[in-house]
Amino acid sequence: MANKRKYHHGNLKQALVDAGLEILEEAGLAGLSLRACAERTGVSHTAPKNHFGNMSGLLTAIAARGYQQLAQTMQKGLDADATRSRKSDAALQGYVEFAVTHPALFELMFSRHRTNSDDPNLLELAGQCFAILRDVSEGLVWEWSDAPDAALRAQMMHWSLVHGFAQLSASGKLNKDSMKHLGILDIFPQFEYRA
Amino acid sequence: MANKRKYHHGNLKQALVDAGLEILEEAGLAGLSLRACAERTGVSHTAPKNHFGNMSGLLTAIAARGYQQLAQTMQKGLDADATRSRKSDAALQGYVEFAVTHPALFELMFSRHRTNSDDPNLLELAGQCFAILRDVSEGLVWEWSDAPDAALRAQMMHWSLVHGFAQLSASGKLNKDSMKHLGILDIFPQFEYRA
DNA sequence: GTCAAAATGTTTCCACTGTAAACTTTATAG
DNA sequence: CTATAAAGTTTACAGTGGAAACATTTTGAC
Repeated sequence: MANKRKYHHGNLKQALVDAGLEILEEAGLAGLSLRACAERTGVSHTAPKNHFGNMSGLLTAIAARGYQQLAQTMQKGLDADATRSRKSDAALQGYVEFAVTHPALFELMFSRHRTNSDDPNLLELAGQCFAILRDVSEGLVWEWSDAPDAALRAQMMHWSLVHGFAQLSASGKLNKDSMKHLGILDIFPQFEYRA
Repeated sequence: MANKRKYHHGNLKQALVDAGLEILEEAGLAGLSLRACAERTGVSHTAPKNHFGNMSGLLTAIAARGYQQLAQTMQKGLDADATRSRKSDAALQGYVEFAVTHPALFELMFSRHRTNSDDPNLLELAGQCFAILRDVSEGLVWEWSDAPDAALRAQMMHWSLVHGFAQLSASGKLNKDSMKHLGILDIFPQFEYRA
């Protein structure tokens, strides 16, 4: 029902997102254009409008797939090393690894003006990523263990630290020599866990 | 020597950067174009080429001015509250405040592909910002006080945490309810200081 | 089955963008 | 005073996203 190859593509929507992800890897954000996605899919440059409305819609769908992949990267690490003493380590490493491996996609995902940042699907998938980080930081305490919102504070610190390290790494702002032997796990604070 | 207003502008280079900063505040990164900067400055759209070469050159100059302003914001807080017990607090607040107040400029500053990220002037001014963060974190210790690179680890954590919080705040990813009553100082870890 | 209607793609056109080339005007150095 | 460099303009061009009118296919109601 999908491979007639005549007039209708079959599942153009998914194919366009795939093309966008490929272009992002090959040419970065600068090379990602609506027309390039359409051409790579073998379709006219106005065809995407039927599925995504406009460029922002397409970029939003690409970013959403990015969050999907980010969640998978983190989850895969968690599954592969479920007995790790600090559960968060696998998720942290996955987060940073994703940012460094796919810098253009990572930038798009956290770019406010390019995407429809209130898109329900985007919010849902992004929420799943942050839920993973929230889960692995559950039970994390800090010196404000008895302060109100202690858990929320720990989660925000958790996320801010890993996201900052990931973005600085991906944008090349961190000293190369430092990067060589210091990773996120080397600077991540030794939280205490509740029993 | 600058206000003849005939053929030569006088100091077009600075005026174009000023225009770019204004557009960034009013219309965001999407509205920032070479032609818009030129028009606002009252000059033909190819005039910038003489001073910046191409679009990347102009964006690089704008980003550089952004780092200048970021350093000023942090330094101003430090000067205004020199007796603060934790020197770093003023710098941290300045960093986050800058990101939230100028989200478009902040995104441009940390965007790798838009600017000439190896421009000497850009590197110099960016370095001054990170030097401020490095200075206020001097003497910061952590539980790996006796580990090698202890100071470097503390600095990287310091910077990653504040940058992550700033970027997540600016890109609207942090829960609005959380933002209402929790700021960077609420989640910033209580480092110990050496005597 | 038939056929109107909706979905999906195409063609054509337009305004806008950055860049290059040739040209004009002003400032400056010798 | 004048050759030359610096600073701006005009013109042209390829690429971008979007709108409108059109063509083709699928689907749903009868």
